[in-house]
Amino acid sequence: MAQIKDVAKQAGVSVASVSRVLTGQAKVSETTTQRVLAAVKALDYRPDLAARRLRSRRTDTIGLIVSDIRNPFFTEVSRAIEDVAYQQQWRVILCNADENPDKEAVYLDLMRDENVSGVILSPTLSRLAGFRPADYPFPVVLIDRCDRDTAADAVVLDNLDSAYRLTVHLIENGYQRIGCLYGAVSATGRQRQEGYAAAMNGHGLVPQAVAVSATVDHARTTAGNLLRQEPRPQALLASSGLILLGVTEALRTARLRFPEDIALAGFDDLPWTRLVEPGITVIAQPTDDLGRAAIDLLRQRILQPEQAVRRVVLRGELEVRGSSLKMMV
Amino acid sequence: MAQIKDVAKQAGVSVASVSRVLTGQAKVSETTTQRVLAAVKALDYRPDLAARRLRSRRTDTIGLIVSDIRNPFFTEVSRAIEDVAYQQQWRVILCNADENPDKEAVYLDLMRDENVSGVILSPTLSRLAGFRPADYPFPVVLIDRCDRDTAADAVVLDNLDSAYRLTVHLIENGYQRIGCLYGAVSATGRQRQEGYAAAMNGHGLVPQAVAVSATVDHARTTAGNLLRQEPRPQALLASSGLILLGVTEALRTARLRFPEDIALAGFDDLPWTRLVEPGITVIAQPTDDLGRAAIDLLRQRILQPEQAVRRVVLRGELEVRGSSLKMMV
DNA sequence: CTGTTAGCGCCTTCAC
DNA sequence: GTGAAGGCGCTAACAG
Repeated sequence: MAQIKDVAKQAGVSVASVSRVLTGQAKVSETTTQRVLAAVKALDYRPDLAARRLRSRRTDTIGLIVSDIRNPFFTEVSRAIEDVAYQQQWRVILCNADENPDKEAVYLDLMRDENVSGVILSPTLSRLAGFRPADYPFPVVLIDRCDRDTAADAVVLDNLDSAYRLTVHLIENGYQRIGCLYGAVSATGRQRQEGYAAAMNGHGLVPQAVAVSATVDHARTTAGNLLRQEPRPQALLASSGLILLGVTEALRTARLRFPEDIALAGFDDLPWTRLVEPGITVIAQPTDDLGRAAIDLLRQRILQPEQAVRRVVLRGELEVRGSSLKMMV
Repeated sequence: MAQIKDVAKQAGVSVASVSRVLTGQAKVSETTTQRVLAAVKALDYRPDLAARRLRSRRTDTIGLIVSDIRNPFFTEVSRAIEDVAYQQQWRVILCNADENPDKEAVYLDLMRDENVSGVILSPTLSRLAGFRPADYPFPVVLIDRCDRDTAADAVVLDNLDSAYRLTVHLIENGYQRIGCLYGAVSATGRQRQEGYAAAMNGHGLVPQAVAVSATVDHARTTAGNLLRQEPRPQALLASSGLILLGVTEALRTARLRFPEDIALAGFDDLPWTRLVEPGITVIAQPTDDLGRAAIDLLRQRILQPEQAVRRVVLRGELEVRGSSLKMMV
């Protein structure tokens, strides 16, 4: 394995010049640059990253801690983030906290050990409470989850507004007894529930929201119970793709058709939502934009640690499908 | 930030002893161990990984290069791999090649730069051709994709057998004109097509297989064309979850019901396959086992670089659902 | 079992 | 714009 001194010898320059050319940190003459690059090529030299990181105290690595990698929403976001990160020569260490605060803590510790340049995090509820970037030895950008008063860079959906619009859409189509299943483990689920409740109250309707644990299984059983109530809800709203999946399964089990027997709407524009006849009305999240915005915030925070905290709020798009068709009277 | 010499001073021992306690590489007396651990705790000392890696020439990091992270199959496998890897104190660098050989090459280069302990790779077709582990400066374990004669550690499904069994299942239920859409970009798709063709030929039927590019969009249009043929196929078989999704969408568009108008079967037991009435018959892949087996092979290969090449073949499980019910006559 | 010491390969001052 | 030299923080070899 060639080393920097081999390159220097081959190019007839000092190791310092080789280093300068390769890091681009200082001015080097055109001729030395060319000779160094030629030598690098000839020897197939690759800088030793461990040595470089030890000496420079920089890793150009970011941590990405998602709450649940099996949630397609996070898969999409991860993909976008990694794409952009690698393009700008950053490494990504991906960790899956599985909605488990302990795992989350372990991974954040690990990020410190790795001396990452920054972290993109979708926090668990407990961590978000009183979250302060200053508590971490690296810049942090939150994604997907963020409280109104969280003083940290963040990229989130307009959760409350989106849920409000989705609920109003159901109301305008004639539904009144609208139930809501929301993920209680995340700030996001709670905000969507708020939006739902605001819309219901604003229209003189009584909100009936049930908290679930954001797993398909739990959503399914909870929805099953809800469906056995009298009178049965005329419509159901699910605060995430995973919950929507559970609810849809429960409707199948109960042999209820939508929208005839019960209307349905939810979050996350997953492929299967247009597959299930007659299609499910959802709020589509701009996952690509979300990922790109997160990287962008992080990059700027790294460059200017003292700049003002920023929040990017992305608008969810209402995708109307058959599951929320105007109610028959 | 405390350093190892601070710990040594605090504990009243040498830096070597601290190092030995922390790495567990050599015998240390109980008393020194305790004093070191106490000092570590008191100072909240964390070893500098860059320094450790430079000195020890080990990174305890593995690379995971998947061909398409949006494919839920790979998401599941990744999750399993990361879970086990972090448990045994390995870092994981996840890369998404997007079925693009160029990206794949870049990432493999990156793995070399990172000096990873090993790589788990689901190779593109072109890389798999003539693949030799010796061409790489690190141990490699292949997942999901592997040719009959590939001389490398690998964990794969019994693709040919699974497809064979799935096809026979359709035949036994009375279907004869069975079409197959398979992913041509991967060895896996081709093997499944082989299994399908073997079953068809073995029963005196004419295989009709169409290659697609393993994207939902392409599968949808191709399936659409297939459905307009005369006579229309009595059943369709899709070689992956993504293709199955496209085919199912095409059936919806064509207003064809299954199994009445056409039967359907495919690979990957994704949540939505039981949601779409009356459920879709699939081969379920044991993604967790696959991930665990891959880590296991890699660990053993790292420990014993010269051991014989091993291949783990996992059996796919046939999940019979309504989409392949016995054909009406 | 423990301490001393010499690097791991590179970047970065400091002189020129 | 360039070169010489000194560490970055740690582990591993060697001696005791």
